[in-house]
Amino acid sequence: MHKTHNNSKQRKAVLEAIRSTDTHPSVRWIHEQVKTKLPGISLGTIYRNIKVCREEGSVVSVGVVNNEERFDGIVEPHPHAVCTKCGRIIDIDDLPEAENIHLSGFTVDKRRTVFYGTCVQCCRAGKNLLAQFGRLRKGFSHN
Amino acid sequence: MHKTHNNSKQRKAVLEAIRSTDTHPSVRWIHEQVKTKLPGISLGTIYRNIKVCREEGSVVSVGVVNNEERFDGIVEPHPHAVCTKCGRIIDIDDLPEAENIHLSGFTVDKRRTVFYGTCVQCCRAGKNLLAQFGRLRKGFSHN
DNA sequence: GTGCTTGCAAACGCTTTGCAAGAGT
DNA sequence: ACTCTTGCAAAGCGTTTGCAAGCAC
Repeated sequence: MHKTHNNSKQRKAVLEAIRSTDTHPSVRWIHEQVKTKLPGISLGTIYRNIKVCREEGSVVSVGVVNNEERFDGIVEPHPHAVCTKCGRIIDIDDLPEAENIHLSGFTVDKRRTVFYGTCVQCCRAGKNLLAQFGRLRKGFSHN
Repeated sequence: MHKTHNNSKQRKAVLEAIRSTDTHPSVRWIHEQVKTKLPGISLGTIYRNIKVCREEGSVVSVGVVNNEERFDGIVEPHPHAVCTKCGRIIDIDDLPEAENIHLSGFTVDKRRTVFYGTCVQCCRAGKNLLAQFGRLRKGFSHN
């Protein structure tokens, strides 16, 4: 049931790289970073290890910016600020209340709140059954 | 300066399709929907018209769910709920305060707030100059 | 005619995956 | 041995784009 993991040096390096920064890095950044320590590491290995880390809960995705998924080693949910010019993602730990904050110089254009969870239809349906089905690439049809 | 738009029937149909639903449709959905009225319309045209509509401000993106960008004809920012099982995106107009809401049956797992705007570095830099540069696909490097 | 728009198909870019070889226990 | 993991390369898939033809004014 519980998969035993080898905890290869590659996996450790990936997790370490993600935890070493607060820039919410992309796969490309992580790859470049890890390559300085393990020059031979391949992109596929980065992807696969990020996936494992996410399943383990040691890494979360903070969304897609400019076509690249961005990751965080701080897994506790917290607000972020995304610069629409350069793509920087900044942690916002002490959530300000006004719309027009200027947190450390960050000027807010718009604010988006997203709740993640389970909708009525999926709540009703058998959990495991629909869960698997719904996660299939082409399976779902958001109607 | 101000581009004159033809407002082709294709463009109208795309905008109409997006406005016809509250499901925050994907390109695929929009294409299928518009094809029932304009069977010959191509995917590229859907993409190009969505782009124009976004630049005009008549359509906004509400994010990427399961690899597909999702759009909204209601351009005023408002919170959304994303079902992690089936990918549904639901409008939340009356924002509840607690974490454990059960709005119309939607059970919240986690909540994410994202601010979009301009970071210090980009604020300092000349607006137009860096703005263009920063938006380039490969140009930026979120450090 | 001029400039915006379209359909088509090819290209792009990020991500995933099949496979045979390698590592860890 | 057995299982997990890796590097490589190819494939997948959503999205973008070059181009010649079409449309609207």
